[in-house]
Amino acid sequence: MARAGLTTARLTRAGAELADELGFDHVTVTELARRFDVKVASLYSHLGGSADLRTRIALLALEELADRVAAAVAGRAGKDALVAFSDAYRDYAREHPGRFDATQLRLDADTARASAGVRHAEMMRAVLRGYHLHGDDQTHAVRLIGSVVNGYVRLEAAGGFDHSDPGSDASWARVLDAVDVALRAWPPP
Amino acid sequence: MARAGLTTARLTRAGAELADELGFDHVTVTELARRFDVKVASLYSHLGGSADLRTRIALLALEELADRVAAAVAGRAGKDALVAFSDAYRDYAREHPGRFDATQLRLDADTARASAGVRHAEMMRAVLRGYHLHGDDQTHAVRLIGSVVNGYVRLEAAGGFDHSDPGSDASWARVLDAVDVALRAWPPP
DNA sequence: TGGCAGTGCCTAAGGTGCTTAGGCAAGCAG
DNA sequence: CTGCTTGCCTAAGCACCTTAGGCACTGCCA
Repeated sequence: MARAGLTTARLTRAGAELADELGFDHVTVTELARRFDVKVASLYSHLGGSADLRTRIALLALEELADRVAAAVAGRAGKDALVAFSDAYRDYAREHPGRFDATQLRLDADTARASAGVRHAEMMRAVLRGYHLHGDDQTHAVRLIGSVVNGYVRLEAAGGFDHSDPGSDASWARVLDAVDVALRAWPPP
Repeated sequence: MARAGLTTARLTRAGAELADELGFDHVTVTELARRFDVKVASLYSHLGGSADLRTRIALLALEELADRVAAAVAGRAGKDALVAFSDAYRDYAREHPGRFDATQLRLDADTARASAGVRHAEMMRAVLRGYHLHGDDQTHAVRLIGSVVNGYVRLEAAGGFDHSDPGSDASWARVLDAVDVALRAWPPP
């Protein structure tokens, strides 16, 4: 029987596509095997199993997202950088809902440390350079931005802003305006 | 054989406890049946199945959370109300991680409309009374608060702020300070 | 170019969980 | 006390996950 040419990388990429099509929690080794027209057990030479597949998809998505964000914030500062950063996030989530969902997968400490999550944190700090926040304040601000962007994008993806006026695009712009104000007028303790 | 006294309400409550103990996505009708020392099929007279159980837990959690938030914001205004509202959210999430996770379950439109989610939205608008925001601005602000609170609480629950200084409590206070600033200095379009 | 080693994919089998159909008996109503 | 409702059961079938062990294709070396 002809070999299907399975590799860990190809399976991971196909898994990511599956996630975008069906939703991250409908990604299953069974469905993946179907796509490659191969028996399920065959995947186990390339993947550690279902959980392994999911974390590989998560790591892939984190890389992709970090690349996009890096490209977006390059050469920008201040509010310009904040908006570019946030838009990159939101756009990725809308283009790749399954992959974005994957980025929220809880990774164990070691895996997280070796992941592109680290780059995400660095880039957020880079965005804050234009706001002249330092020390603990910078960390607090990083957490604010992370919360707003993740929170907004998730609520939007969950359909929370559908069917109500004004549209989500308008709110997104105004929310980022508000965050910009908060960062510029960062309150003392 | 003695009857076990199953009811939809008891099963839902037990399911919520299961969620807090094992995590919302480890809630299974099989485990629930074990807890009641009953065969799985017996649950099907009281529950529509696994998905039904989950949405019942979600609805229960939304109610509980709305009750708490209502009690917290009663008689408060302005930043005081903002902090009380947000703390109620965060405290609930920390006491009942599984239930909180359940509140993020995507409900279909009809179910959502009949759920306590509606009360949540009303209370958020009530909090904003002290900030004198109206019309679209109020909606934008509701979305900002929703994003920050949900986002922060989720990231915290996912362990995102563990093992790094300063501690999460400090950031939480400063993030709410920043939101307060943004709401008071709400930027014009 | 032929043989052989390694490896790629397979069959087989066992586990958990979800769901439906149909049966028996416990406990209440007349 | 009889009969009926209904609460829980057995049985059976489906989907997915995982491990163990086997056959044959591919590519390397003689």
